[in-house]
Amino acid sequence: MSPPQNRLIELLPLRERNRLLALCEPVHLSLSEVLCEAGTPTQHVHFPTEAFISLVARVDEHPGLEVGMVGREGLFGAPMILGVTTSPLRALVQGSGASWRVEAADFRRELAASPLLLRLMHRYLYVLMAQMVASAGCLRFHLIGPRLSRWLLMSQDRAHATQFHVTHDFLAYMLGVRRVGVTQAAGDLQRRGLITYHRGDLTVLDRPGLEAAACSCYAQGRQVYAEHVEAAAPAAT
Amino acid sequence: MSPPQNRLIELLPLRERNRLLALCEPVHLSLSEVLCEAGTPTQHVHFPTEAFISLVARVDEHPGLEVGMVGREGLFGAPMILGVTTSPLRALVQGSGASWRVEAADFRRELAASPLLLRLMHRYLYVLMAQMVASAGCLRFHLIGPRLSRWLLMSQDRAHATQFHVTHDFLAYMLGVRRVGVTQAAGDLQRRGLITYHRGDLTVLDRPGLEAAACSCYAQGRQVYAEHVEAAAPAAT
DNA sequence: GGCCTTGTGTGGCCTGGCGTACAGACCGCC
DNA sequence: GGCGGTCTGTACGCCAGGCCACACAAGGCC
Repeated sequence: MSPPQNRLIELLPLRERNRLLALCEPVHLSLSEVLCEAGTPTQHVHFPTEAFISLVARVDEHPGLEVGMVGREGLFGAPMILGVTTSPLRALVQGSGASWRVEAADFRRELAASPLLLRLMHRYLYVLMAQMVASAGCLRFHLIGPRLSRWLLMSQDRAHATQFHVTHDFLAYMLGVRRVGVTQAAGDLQRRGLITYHRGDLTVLDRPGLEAAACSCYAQGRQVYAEHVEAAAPAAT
Repeated sequence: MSPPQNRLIELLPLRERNRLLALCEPVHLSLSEVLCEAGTPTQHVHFPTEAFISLVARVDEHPGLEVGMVGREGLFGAPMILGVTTSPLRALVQGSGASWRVEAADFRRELAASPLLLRLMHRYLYVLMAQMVASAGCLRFHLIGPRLSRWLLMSQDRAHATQFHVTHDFLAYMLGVRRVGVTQAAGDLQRRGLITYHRGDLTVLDRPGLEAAACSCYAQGRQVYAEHVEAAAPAAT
């Protein structure tokens, strides 16, 4: 049996996939590792298989604000697709685990050589842009509760587990709100029996319930991915 | 003397530029024209020369929220670069004037044939992504006043005039706030002698003052463009 | 001239979220 | 077993911006 895979890689036809995998190096990403600081160049692209990564924007002196999340459904280092080595975002490992890592130069070469890879990357980039746009709207119009629910669902999708480690403090950082606001919203979700948590260990109890509590952005995000990456993939194996 | 040009086209080397211009058709975009409704396919890419266009996200039942602006420094139809004909955004002509229009199929063909064009488009896409990310943060953390100032500056840059037509209602739509909020913020700017307006005709009186009143996102946006498009251009004529 | 539409200015009330501060609860470690 | 750090709950006042609703002025049109 093969190891857990990255969805984008799986979607490549066998030939391209093997060529790409030949460039990949397996690495382990650990919790809280910073893959990239905003504005500084990155040397690698990552195709997470177990790990997942938060993309965090920094504004003025504010601590942070998550605008995107990358797990085994995507890749980290989207600007590299566009030939840019720096990123305006901070990348923070939010779920530890395995990931494929590719050297920037190798990736760029392969991208130039394989139209199918470029096409897939373009598709994914579109999805990522849509995700960022959605984040902007979500930030502006949605309350903390629904936003928190959405975040938990997105994390759970990428963590492949009903339980993961996050403190209210960390959630506040991700959502760009006060810790107190998170405590209130999370307390509410807990009282409603949707989740339970204890000193940083959070467990999703009722996924459908959480989906109902989340804002529309969650479902929309999934749909965009399904439509533009899964459905439009260049016919996998 | 040549007609007003689009900056991206100008940045192409002569050979590629002429090939692209051969595909272009001059059109006039008029105020309030909707080039693209969110979710519906688009048949054209635009390189505005005088016109400029707002990219507006729609969230649930909320009227709208601008996440990007395209004038002669850019192109409308970014998803097309990624091979996607639909866009999650609504595109609204916010300043009327001339624009080059290219058929989607022609554009895609040219993109495949010209690595330099692709490279430039990639650069611009990066800038657009950065702009959207910045918008998200701006939305979250900045007050109406600075955001309004930023918007006016961005519009002025693209309108190439100190005067343009916008009502408070329209501004409220763009910024995703109430009309009343705009009236207050605009009244404040007027009292400070930075702008003046009357029944939809708004004039910028003191640009440096307005720049000082705007949030950091404005300067940052310009810098990202200069750094990643202007500076990195594949050597123009 | 009088009408109606459109754009601006003001008022009052409400609430979500912010800043801050503090207290309890739990865990690990010495 | 006690101490200190970490995580969570709760409470205070405050304010920007949300919801109205209304008043008024300036044009366009008949």
